[in-house]
Amino acid sequence: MSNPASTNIVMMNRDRHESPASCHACSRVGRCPAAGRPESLGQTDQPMQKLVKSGKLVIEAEAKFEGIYVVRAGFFKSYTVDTDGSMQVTGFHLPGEFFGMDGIEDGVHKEYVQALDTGSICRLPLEVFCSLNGAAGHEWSTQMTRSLLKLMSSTIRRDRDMFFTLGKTTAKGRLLTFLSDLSRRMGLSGYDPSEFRLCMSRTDIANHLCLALETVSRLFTQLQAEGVLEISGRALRILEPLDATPRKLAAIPDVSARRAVAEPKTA
Amino acid sequence: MSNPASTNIVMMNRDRHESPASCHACSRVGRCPAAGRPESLGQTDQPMQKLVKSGKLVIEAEAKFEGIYVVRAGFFKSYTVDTDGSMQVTGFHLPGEFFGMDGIEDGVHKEYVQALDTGSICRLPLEVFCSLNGAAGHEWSTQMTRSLLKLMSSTIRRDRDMFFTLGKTTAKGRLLTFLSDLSRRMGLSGYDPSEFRLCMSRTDIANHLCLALETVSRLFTQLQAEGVLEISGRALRILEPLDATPRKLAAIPDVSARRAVAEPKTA
DNA sequence: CGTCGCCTTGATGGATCTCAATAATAGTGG
DNA sequence: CCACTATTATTGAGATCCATCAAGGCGACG
Repeated sequence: MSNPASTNIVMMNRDRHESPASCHACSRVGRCPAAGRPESLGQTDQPMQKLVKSGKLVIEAEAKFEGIYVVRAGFFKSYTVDTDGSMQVTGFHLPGEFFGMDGIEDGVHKEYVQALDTGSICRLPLEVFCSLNGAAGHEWSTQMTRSLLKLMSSTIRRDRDMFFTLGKTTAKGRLLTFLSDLSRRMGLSGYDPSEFRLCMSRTDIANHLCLALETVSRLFTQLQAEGVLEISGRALRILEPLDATPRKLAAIPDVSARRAVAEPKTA
Repeated sequence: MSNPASTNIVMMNRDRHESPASCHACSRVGRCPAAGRPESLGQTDQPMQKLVKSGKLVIEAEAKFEGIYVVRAGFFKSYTVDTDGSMQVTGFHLPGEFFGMDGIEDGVHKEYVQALDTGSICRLPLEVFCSLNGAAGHEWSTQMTRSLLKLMSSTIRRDRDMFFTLGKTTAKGRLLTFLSDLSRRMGLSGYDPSEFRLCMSRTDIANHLCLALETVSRLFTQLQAEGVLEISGRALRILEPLDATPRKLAAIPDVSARRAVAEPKTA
C-alpha cells in the first residue's frame, strides 16, 4: 500500500510529505471524481497524495481549506469541538470515501479529521474540478462539477440518515444501524462485510452514537449472547443480518397532503 | 408577501402555479445564489416562483429533482419516511433558506418538504448556476458554482451541528439548542429573534429532536417557570440567553496530536 | 355546540447514564 | 524477552431521566 518509490519525486517540499498523486496507479480511480481530469493542470492544481501516521490530524478546525480529501488507505474519523471543549464524532471515513467538504463554505474547516491508523490520503484542490478553458481562466467543467455536487449531495443525504440512527431507535437499534452501515461500507471498500476489524474505539463509537461507552460495551456483549455477532476486542464477525427495531417517537399522523389545512393567521 | 399581480404572467402553465421569478423585486436577492445570473437564459433555465398553500407538499420522496428551492415567505419542514413508515423531521426552513439539495446525487429526492403555512418559494434549476458559454453548451460559471458549493457546504455543516443538538445534551439541552438556533435564524430572516411565533407543532419539534411530545411540552412549562422564556401556544418570547448545559458523553481525551501513536499492525 | 386537533399535566416503569472496580490489551523501556 | 504502565474494554449496582399510558383542557372550525 505504501509506495515509497513514487514519493521520491518530492517536489520542493511545498507541503510536508505531500507528493503529486499518481492517479493511474490508484486503485480508487474508478470512484474518484478527480479521475479523468485534464493532465495539463498546473502544479498547484493537481491531486496531492500524502502518507499519514496513526493518530495524526489531517485537518484541524480553523485551518484553511485547501481541497477535499479522498481516503486511499486507512481509516479516519472526523469530529467537532464545541466552545465548552466537548467533542462530537461526526463520522468515520473508509478507503474510497471523502472528507473535508465542510471547509468549502467560508474557506475554513470546522471539523478535525484524525487518522485512526496509518494510511494515505489524496488531497483534491477545488481546481482539480476545473478544466483549463481558453484565456478566460478556470471554468468549471460540467462533468467535474456535477460529480462534486453529487459527492456533497450524498454527504448531505448520509448525514440525514444519521438523524434516523441517532433518534428513532434505542441504544441497541443505534448500534445495529451503525454496524449495518459500517458493514456495507466496508464491503464497498473491498473488505469482507461480514468479518472485519473495527477501526475505532468503543469510546469513538459511543460518542458518535451519543451513548455512554459502557452501554456500547454491554450491547456488544448482549448481541454476542444473542448470537447476532461475535466480537473479540475489535475483531467483529456478523452472524445474522443486522436489523434495528425502531422505537416509535412522536409520529407524524398522515401526510398525504390531501388535506391542505386552512391558512393560520400567521401573516 | 403574496403578490398576485406578478403571477398573472403565467406561462402556458407548464407546472402548477409556477411563474418566472422576478428577482429584481425579491427581498432575498442579496442572499440568493441565483442573483446576478445572466438574463439571457432560456425559459427552462430560469428561477421559477410558486405560491404554496399551508400543508402542501413541495417535494415528495421519489420525485424527480428539478432544482433547489429557496424560501421567499412562509415556513417549511422536511422529513424522511423510513421503510417501516416511521418519520423523521430533518429540518425546518425559514425565509431566505434553501432546501432540496438531497436530490442532486441521483436526480431523485429522498425527503418530503411540506409547507407549514402559506408561503412562496423559488425553484432554482441547476442550470441557473450555469452561464451560457459559446457553442460548447452549458459551462458552469466559477462564481455560480462556488455559491452553490458553499450552499451545500453550509448545509453539511449545519447538519453536523445537529449531531451536537441530538447527542451531547439532555432533553432540556436539546430543546434549548434548538430554540437558540431557531432564534438566530429567525433574526436572519428578519424577525425579532427574542419574540416570534413557532412555526411548527410540538409534535414536529419532538420528532425533530427525537423526544416525546410530552417531554417537549413539559420542558416549555419548566423553562417558563424558570423565567427563561414565556410561551403561550406557539407564541414565544425569550427572556434569557438560551444556554444548553451539556451532558458529558464519552469524551475524547486529548487530541493535540502531539503524540503520534506508533503504527498498529493493521496493515 | 359538538367535534377534532393540539397541548398540558400526572403517574409509572424501564432504559441508560453515572460511579466504581476489575480485566484485558497494547505500548514502553530495561 | 519480560516486566511495567497506560490505555482500552468489561462488568456490576444504583440513580435518574424520559418514554409511555392515560385523562383532561383549550382553541378552532363547522
